[in-house]
Amino acid sequence: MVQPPSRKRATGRVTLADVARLAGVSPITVSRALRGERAVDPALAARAQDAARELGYVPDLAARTLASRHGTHVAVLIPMLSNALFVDMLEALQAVLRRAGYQTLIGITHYDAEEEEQLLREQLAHRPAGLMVTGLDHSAATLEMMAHSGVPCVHLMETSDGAGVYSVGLSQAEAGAAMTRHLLERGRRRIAFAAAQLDPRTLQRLDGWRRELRAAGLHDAALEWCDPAPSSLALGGRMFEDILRRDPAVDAVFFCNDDLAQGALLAAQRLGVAVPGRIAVAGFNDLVGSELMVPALTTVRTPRREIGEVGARLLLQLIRQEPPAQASIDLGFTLVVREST
Amino acid sequence: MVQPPSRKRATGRVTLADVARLAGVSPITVSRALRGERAVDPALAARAQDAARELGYVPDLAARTLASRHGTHVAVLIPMLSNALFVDMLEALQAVLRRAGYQTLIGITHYDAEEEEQLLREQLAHRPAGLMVTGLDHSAATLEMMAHSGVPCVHLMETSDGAGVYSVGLSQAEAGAAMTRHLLERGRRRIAFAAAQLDPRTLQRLDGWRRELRAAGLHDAALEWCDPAPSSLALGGRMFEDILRRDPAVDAVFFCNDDLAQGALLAAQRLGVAVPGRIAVAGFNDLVGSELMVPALTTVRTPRREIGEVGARLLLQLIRQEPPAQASIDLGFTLVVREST
DNA sequence: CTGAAAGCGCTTACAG
DNA sequence: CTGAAAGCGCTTACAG
Repeated sequence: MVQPPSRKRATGRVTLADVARLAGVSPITVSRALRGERAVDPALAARAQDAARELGYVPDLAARTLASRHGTHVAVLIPMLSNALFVDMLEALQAVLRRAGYQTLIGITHYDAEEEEQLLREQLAHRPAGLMVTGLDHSAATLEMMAHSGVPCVHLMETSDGAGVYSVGLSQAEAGAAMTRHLLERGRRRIAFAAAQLDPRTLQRLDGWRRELRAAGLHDAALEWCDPAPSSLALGGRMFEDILRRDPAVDAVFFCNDDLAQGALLAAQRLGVAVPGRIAVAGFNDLVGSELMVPALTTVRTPRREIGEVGARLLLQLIRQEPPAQASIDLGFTLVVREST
Repeated sequence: MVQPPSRKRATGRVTLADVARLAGVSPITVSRALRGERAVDPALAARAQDAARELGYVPDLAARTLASRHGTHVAVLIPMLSNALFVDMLEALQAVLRRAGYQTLIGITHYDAEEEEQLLREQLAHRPAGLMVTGLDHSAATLEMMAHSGVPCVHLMETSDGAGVYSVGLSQAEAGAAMTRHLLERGRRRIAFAAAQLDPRTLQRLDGWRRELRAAGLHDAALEWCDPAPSSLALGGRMFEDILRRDPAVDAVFFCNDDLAQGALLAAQRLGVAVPGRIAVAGFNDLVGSELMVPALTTVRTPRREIGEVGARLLLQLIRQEPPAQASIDLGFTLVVREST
């Protein structure tokens, strides 16, 4: 499969010039015909296309990028692939971009600002046509690179009010508040907030929870269970046990992500703790499996597929230099009440 | 954020020539110093590096790719991102490639041969330095493109015996057989095989199961529950219910993937079916959560992180034209017996 | 609607 | 160890 390094310069590839020769037109006409750019005489275009097909011509994207000064791909930066949330968003955005002829270059930041910075630098070196990043919170260097590059950028998952920043997402704080109100309405009085990872969006949910509990006069700092470790089923189970043991008066736990909440439900089952009888459990994001848990998990459904789609469409507009109707698009959320609260 | 289209040709980018001018050396010397290629006088190299840093120089990868005739990235083709198996493999392989200076271009085939073909075509147009694909089963056109491109390629997840095909994986049939033997040893007599997606690896597991049941004189075609729909928790629950209702004599179900088995466990709980008392449930892959289920799921652990790592290292060898010790690497599997069987 | 010229920013291959 | 020349394969900008 591995070829010996060729001694000569030529690559043996079929080039635009080869196609042009066979079609009997100039290379630039072939280029235009193949890209569907400008008006090309239909007869010539057909000849160019036939010749390209006959020779199995594949355009060299590196050459195209160099000549046109922008790639045919979009760089996307997300924190993790092991969170179904981002996978869903990614698949949706990729489908939209693909239909528009753009490929997707994925970078995983692992929630690390320095890694994000380095990834962005690498991705910018590829001259992407557009950029999609997760959230609004970035290091000064990252922000500077994004601005300096002149590459259009869409921020995903959150909503912004700053000028010149394009974003598609939802108000994480509002969503956190809505779940807290639901728990309050169910008569819960001592509602813990259990969080992992502690990324900006998690902290915004925490803010929403705080606001509602304070308004109800029920806030207590001891109710905040924040662990910077990555979110996981196992961690959720451990946090749940901890809370039960160290603060038995807690009658509800609002987990910042469904994987934690699912882990808690599994732990409850193993420990024989009645949910929601003894204690209510709520999650966030409505990840796969939450509706199948026993009891089925109450959660907040976040529209990540739509965020991906709408975000990709917004980016496409920016790439085409069409002014978008609005810079920040709030796609909202849905409270999904099931059996666990 | 969006820049107006510049009228002039120059991009305003800092180029190698700018760095060379500042450093007082030729561009080619800067190029060599920055890439660490060949011996460059340490003093000159330092000047070049300082100048590059001062100007914030970012090499144009499109130009580099065009000039050197191969990119600094590896194209990876996987079926799905919503299967944790592939995400784990991807993260592992990406970490290895990244350290070696290669970026990863991910393509999702959705288990569709035509989509795979088109993705490969697009990816090859980017001139990747290497290629990683899932499994050994590909359309004739895909195989032809891979061979014709001359790009080194590693096949993941399965083991091959064909010459010239590099692969890292495990024997899916052996693993399927091992789980079946375990169930037999536990005294189960009517062991169903429940599968979704029906991709090549699933069918190889099915073969292993068949072989063992036939050897035991216990095979029955009615025990094969194959559904081409995508694998999911919900589908696993439905299949489990179906099997219980339509073939009550079944005393064990071997699911081809853990998500199906987890769904079955959840359904069992909801239905009040005792596992493993009334019926045993086994899975495959040891996905996240399987050890936390109630009862904890018996499964086969597949070394997907190692597959990603070893696969990436093998590809790196091929890219550097070092002859690998062996073309096909079998990383094996582990039977993980827990509570559900 | 079509094309000749120039150039995108880098690296290869060669000579010294 | 260093560099001038040529070229990678395409598209832009201009002229017709």
